[in-house]
Amino acid sequence: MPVPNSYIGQIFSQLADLLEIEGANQFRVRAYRNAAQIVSQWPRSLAEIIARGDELPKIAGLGKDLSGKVTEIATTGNCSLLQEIEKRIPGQLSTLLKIPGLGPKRVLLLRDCLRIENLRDLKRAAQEGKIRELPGLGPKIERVILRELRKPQVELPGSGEAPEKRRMPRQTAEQIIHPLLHWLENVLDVKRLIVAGSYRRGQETVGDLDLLATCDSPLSAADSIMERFIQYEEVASVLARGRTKTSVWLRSGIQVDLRVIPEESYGAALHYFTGSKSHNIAVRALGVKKGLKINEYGVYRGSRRIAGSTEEQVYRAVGLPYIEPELREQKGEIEAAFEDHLPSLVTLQDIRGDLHAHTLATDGRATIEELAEAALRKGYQYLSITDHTRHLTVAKGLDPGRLLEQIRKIDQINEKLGDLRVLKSSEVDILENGSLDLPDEILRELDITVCSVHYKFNLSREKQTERIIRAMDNPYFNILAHATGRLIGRRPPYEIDMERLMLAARERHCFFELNSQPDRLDLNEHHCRLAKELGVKVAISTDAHHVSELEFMRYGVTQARRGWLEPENILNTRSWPELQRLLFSKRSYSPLSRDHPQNSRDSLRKHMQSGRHRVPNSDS
DNA sequence: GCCGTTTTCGGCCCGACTGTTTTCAGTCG
Repeated sequence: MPVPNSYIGQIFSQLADLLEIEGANQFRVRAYRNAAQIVSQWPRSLAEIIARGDELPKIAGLGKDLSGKVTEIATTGNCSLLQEIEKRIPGQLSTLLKIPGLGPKRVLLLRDCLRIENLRDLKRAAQEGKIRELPGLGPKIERVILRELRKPQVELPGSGEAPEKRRMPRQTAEQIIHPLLHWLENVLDVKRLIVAGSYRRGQETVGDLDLLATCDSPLSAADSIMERFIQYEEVASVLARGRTKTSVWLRSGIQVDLRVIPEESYGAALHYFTGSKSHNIAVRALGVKKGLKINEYGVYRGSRRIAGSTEEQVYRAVGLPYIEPELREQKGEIEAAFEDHLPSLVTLQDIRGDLHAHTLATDGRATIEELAEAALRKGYQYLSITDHTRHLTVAKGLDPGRLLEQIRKIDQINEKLGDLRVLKSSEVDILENGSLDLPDEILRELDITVCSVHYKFNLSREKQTERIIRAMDNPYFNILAHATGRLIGRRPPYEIDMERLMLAARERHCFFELNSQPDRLDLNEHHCRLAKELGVKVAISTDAHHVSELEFMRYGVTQARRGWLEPENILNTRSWPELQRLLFSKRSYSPLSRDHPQNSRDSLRKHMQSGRHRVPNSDS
């Protein structure tokens, strides 16, 4: 089993922490931290590439030395540099960095003066009042340490593991942010109020919220908005209170930072507080090369401010076109901007229909008509009704007979609807042996199929991948739904070889779904980029179980944008005739298809007449 | 340790806030 990229990333992150504590060159530390992020998020398994004997791809940020360490970790599971450093300082020292207020200097001080090597030692020293006696530290930091160590996620047995910072789905964050924005609106002299940070970049989960307010210079409204902010009833504690920046902790467990900036600095501030940090560093470095200084107040040549009221101005100052927030992760967007190869990202307006929705017939809470009317109101051209199949008994999955009834009903609805076409479809279970949960005779009656894994998540990577590829061999398999099965924060993805699956899908004219449910967002952004690179088209679908969930499309579109996807890469940006042509390429590809002359069109009738199902009234 | 729109060495983003100080180091984003 090759080591996952995340494991290599963790070692780099650990190296960065320990080197920083040792007082190593800060740029060397940054290189390791940067590499940790790059490697963890790299869409393909680096260990597999090495195991195959292939060359590692050229990755910006991984030079000769770090590439060598990737190879070492991938082949041996260990890193000699880490072992060497751990002879000098204990590895667990890095866990102390997770305590707010403790950075490398103080951690080293704690070790040198009090022999503190882990969280347990730290707790004992704090309880005995020894921390406050150290130079530069005092009773306040001691209280913070004890408070943090009382939190269950920090106090870990053996104190060896880093605590996970809590992150929430965007939908949850929206429920927190909207009332807060409402509370802050209408403060006199506040011109604009906007959520920046990772939320604006469209990250799938939100760890903290960055609010930006502008007012006329010189910060006429700063005091009143800060005061209003800390009076918000959901504020549990005020972490920092300054003239231009205030941070609070909300009862919901999320940190919110509010920055107040002069209106003229809006663009520079929005750019700065949108991040990401590494993107900002790269943009500022470009500025430095041009003799410019870029901060949240503007772009400066010497002491003269030359730009900053819009983000476009900031980018123009360093010779770049505007870069969309979702791309600002320092993952090639600046290089693409230089080469004029930035993607024209898909937007909500590009979407022509939804290809995954459930009704009352199974586990949905809406009728076909209700969903269809809502889709029509959204201006869609088509909507797929994709109820579950019989294997998913907990969702009252449809057997062939009930599905045929639904097909007839959809035909009747389509006669009445006019501009919207309801597609006859199904979310077909992929069984353990890779077969589909409906006979081909039924599947061929559908306009489109969405196929998914709902059980046996714990198969080996090899078996799970084989299972899905076998399913794709079926001539009626169109879209692989929620490919990894993850539920954000609740269930990890099951093991699959995503690249192999995508290559198999391409060969078989199949597609991948980007499921827009806010706790799924499955594919993730890296999978989206991989799909684009491999030429596999993606359907952005809501998997709606209620009319209101058709609105989840926006989460899917945001995720797709983070994955650099353009309208061309998306299945449901196409009109129904265009989509039909793409689907037809699958059936005409397959030797088992009814569209091949040797396959009789009336085999459905034969199947139904075998006695297991009622025969439909007519060929639908 | 990385990298080249000053290219193989020399530079690498920038400011706010806190706590412990009495002018600033450390931390954070």
